[in-house]
Amino acid sequence: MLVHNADVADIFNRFADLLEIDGANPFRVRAYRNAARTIASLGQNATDMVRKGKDLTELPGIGKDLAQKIEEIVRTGSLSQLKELEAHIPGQLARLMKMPGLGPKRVRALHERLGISTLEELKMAAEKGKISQLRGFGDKIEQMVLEEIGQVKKGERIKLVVAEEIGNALVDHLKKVEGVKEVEVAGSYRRRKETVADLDILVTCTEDARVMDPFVNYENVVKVLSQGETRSSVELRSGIQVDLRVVAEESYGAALHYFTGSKAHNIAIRTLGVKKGLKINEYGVFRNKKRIAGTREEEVFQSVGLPFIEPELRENWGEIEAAQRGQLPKLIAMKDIRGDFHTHTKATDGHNSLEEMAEAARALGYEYLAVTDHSQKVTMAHGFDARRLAQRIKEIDRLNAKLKGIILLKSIELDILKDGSLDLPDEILKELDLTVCSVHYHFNLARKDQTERIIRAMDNPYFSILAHPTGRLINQREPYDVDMELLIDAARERGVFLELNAHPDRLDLSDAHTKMAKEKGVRVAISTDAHRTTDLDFMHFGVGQARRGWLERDDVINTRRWEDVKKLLKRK
DNA sequence: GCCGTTTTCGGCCCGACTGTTTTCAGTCG
Repeated sequence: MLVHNADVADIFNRFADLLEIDGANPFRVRAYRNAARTIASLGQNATDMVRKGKDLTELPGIGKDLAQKIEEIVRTGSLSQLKELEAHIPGQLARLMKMPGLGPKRVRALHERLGISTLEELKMAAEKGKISQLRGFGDKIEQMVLEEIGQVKKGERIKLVVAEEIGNALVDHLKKVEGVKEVEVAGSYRRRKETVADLDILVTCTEDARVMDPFVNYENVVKVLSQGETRSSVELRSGIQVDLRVVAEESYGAALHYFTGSKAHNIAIRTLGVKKGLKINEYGVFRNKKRIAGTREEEVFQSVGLPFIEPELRENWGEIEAAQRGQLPKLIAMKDIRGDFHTHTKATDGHNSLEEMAEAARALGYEYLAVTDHSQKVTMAHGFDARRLAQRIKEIDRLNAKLKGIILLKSIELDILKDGSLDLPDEILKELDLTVCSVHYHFNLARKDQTERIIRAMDNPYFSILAHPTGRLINQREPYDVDMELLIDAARERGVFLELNAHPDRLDLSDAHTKMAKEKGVRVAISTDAHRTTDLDFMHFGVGQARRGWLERDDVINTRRWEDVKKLLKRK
């Protein structure tokens, strides 16, 4: 049985929910939630780690007890203690906590005093007006239950590209408000997480500025969830929640740090503060009620003896320890990018010509562009056979003679067939500058077969870059089952590269796998998979993801001049 | 349940807003 990390995390979260309703020590509850987050964002499969005999207690927040529980879940697919707990607390109660306004205490009261354990029973009680009778409840909560019961939020996170569009429009709106100075979207958006749950916007303004009214009256607001002097929350038409915080200018840095998160990072920083006798909150850094810092974000880090930590690193994944050792990575930036290795034209499923793509790349300041139209296996996209590829090579030669300031590279996106062979013969591949190779069919092979298939493809001497290594589409298609650790090892042994696909629907490698590739010494190509000229702008999403994976300029091959990339592409 | 240069017990981040209250608990981020 293969237990996925998401399953382990789910069991821990359910256990934490029920413990909370049971009134357990809140820190114990937190330990389970922390563990769930750690496991969910792990680069490797927990099942594999157990099988390979790795010490799980080395993971942050995992001690002896939780390590044993993970092993039990991996072995049996379930957790006996969860079943025991469910014997006296109905598991369905956890779902009630998804209702706004209902937390563990109120859910417990509903269960103990009205015998409610399901959403259906909750609905019936609300309809009969029983809920508002309970001490600690009232009409508002009963009303909210009736309104929300049909639509318990799915809680789907939105893609970064959508958040960017919504956030930019809202920032423009707020910047027009009189007296407003700084407006910044913080939260997981600023950390460039691949999806975000909500938007956190931070504003500084003059004392007499009225920001909350224009915010809650923004044209796309469908619901005001709360409104106060310094904080308000709204829901937009798109379903996303936006929180606005207004802070004084002197608190801007502390607030920016606080609202950028992650929560785990903030807790770790504040704990460091406590050890130094400091209190850190969104208003500043305090020693004995005296405010000693907080105007700039750097000051927060300084106060606990650390250098500035880039937002993308703030996940408590080791960045604080790295900062303490003076070993923070110098993260790659957009300006380091010199080209794009994965793009398409209208010759297959793209929308622009070769020349238009080249011009667009040059306009971005790139030095080279690899146009990688599909190969014959992908019939849907009119993939190239050897004859058309030979024509394409000549066409590129002609264009390169004409083009100035940009080099078009001869390339193709090859299909990795079920048996691990590539779908065009070596005789034509040897004429190319590089290849990107990808899986488009047979997504549901067994883990071992999928892994071996891809490694076999890497054995081909003309294999250069493994494109979108897991095939996942965010919120749409799960990754195919593959042992990424083995793939990364295989890539290093063969001197090939992994793509970090920058398309915002893919962002494949994940942040954790990107970090793993770096730790194992495998270099990455950040590529957009552009199907039209404007898609070349996706590069910044890829760079964001690369930064989350701790990549520096030298870890990324398309930060190099083409002459230097060529040397790297030579197989060992 | 985790964790450790105030260590193996006793801590564990911090504040805003809401609803239900007469001073605060619960929820949320």
